[in-house]
Amino acid sequence: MSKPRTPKPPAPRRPRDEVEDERRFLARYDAKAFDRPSVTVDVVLVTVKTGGLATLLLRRADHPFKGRWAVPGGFVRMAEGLEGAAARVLRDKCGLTGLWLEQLYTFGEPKRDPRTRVISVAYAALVDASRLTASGRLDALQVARIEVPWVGETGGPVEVKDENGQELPLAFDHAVVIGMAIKRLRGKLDYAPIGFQLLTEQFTLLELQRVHEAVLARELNKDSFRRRMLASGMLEATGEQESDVGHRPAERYRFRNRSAV
Amino acid sequence: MSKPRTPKPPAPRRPRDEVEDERRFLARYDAKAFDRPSVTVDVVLVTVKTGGLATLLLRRADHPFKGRWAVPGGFVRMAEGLEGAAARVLRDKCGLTGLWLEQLYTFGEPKRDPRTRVISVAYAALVDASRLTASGRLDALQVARIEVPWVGETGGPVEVKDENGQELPLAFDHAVVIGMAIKRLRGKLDYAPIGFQLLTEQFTLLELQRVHEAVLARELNKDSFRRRMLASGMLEATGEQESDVGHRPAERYRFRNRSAV
DNA sequence: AAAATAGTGTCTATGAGACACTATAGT
DNA sequence: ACTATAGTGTCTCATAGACACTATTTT
Repeated sequence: MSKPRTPKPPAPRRPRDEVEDERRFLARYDAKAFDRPSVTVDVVLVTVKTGGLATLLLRRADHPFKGRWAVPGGFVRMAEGLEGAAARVLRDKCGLTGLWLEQLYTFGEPKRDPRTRVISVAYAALVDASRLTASGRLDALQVARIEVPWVGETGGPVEVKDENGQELPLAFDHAVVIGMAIKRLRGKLDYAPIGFQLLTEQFTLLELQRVHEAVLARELNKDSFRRRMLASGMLEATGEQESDVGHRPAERYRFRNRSAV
Repeated sequence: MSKPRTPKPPAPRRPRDEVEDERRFLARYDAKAFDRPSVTVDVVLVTVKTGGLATLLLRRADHPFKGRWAVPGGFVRMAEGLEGAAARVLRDKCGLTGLWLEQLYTFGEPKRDPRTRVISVAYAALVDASRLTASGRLDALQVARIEVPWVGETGGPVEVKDENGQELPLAFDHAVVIGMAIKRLRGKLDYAPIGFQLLTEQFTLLELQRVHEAVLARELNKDSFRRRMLASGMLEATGEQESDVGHRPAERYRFRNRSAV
């Protein structure tokens, strides 16, 4: 998907003088001739925390929006791809690698950044909560609870709150960016194997259901969820069971085909 | 969706000296300090032509990819939004206004344009064939038939052919860009009212079905399609009928709520 | 009358939700 | 024994596809 395949032109369509002509053109091309916007990537890192959705925020140390909270992001370097830039941001700012990344949307209103024209390509990433709580620098990092004021896939800005229920002021248009991540997540959940990204390798069906419920913000039918998941063929029983649970232990499952994501 | 709403910070969070501090910072900010990529918009204009999908292409008059076919596009200007840039491209290069536009995906591989780093935000637009055939400059414009070598929503590059079945060589990664448009179109067709965009204001149910079949590249069940469309509440009977059709004339319908798109 | 599509009614297969029931751990 | 959840079986309801049939226009 992120590897554009430009088909080689058939030989009669690209005679040698045409290629040479293009080479000369490119040698004269002045890349600085026009004003151009800055391009950033922003990564909405979503996790499930105490039954609800949460996202990783950084407190901005610098202007603009100094002191407000922002999704991790950074400028796209000239030699890296967009998804590569998103992966770098995730690695450098959050210490996370190997996460599933999906491009969400590109935000480019002229005034969304007061410095200059900034166009931001937003990505969503999913991670299970256990990998997230381990990271340090907790003063400037915050795993904030997401409150979604709309139902289904309506879309729109969301609010984020800290563990005390205090609303965190967001920088830029990040309330909309995070909202877009939620909308897309809800839309893909039914037909794409993404719930697993929010859990550790092994999980019970009820844990998976709770994750789906957290994403969709509504209760699901147990029987139907069970049947759908097992019938999908994406799950594989491990033979292991829960223990110390105070009731009949559930079997643990794993996702059959992580490569097919 | 394209209007990021940055919530106003509560008063105690933005004291006057902080605002003043930020003002001074912005005054010193040098927007030229870093190398930055160029940003373009590309618009995949899709229509239905003789039972299949087609898209508007321009023959490139200049390098790079001189002589090859490209989707209409252009550089994003500093003061315009992304969707605004796409609408401008559509107006200036194709003479079309008021079309439904949806952001598709942003392509940003470092080498996709040989001139310099170009990041391209791709949009899809839909138009009924009657509005498209009217435009002039037919030597450099081509409404090319799209051939989709994959089924369903697999995704991937497509091929485009002229009316003689001759393959048209595409510039840049536009085979992938057009493929992305088809994939999204197929995905949205079931639950979004987009089939109407490809038809004139009034249409029969069979015409609408043929459009859906062209997009999905598979036959649909007549009875089921009828029921679904009428039950959706999106259609409104006009009371008018076809004429000169050699069989029982069908009632014409119109889309009830164009504003809700 | 023939041809061709419009439009309606009904049967069936499928999948989700609802519900009842049994199973099995910890306390 | 009690509690809580795991897991199974069955019924119902909604929807899509299949099919049969009638309706209405032009040729």
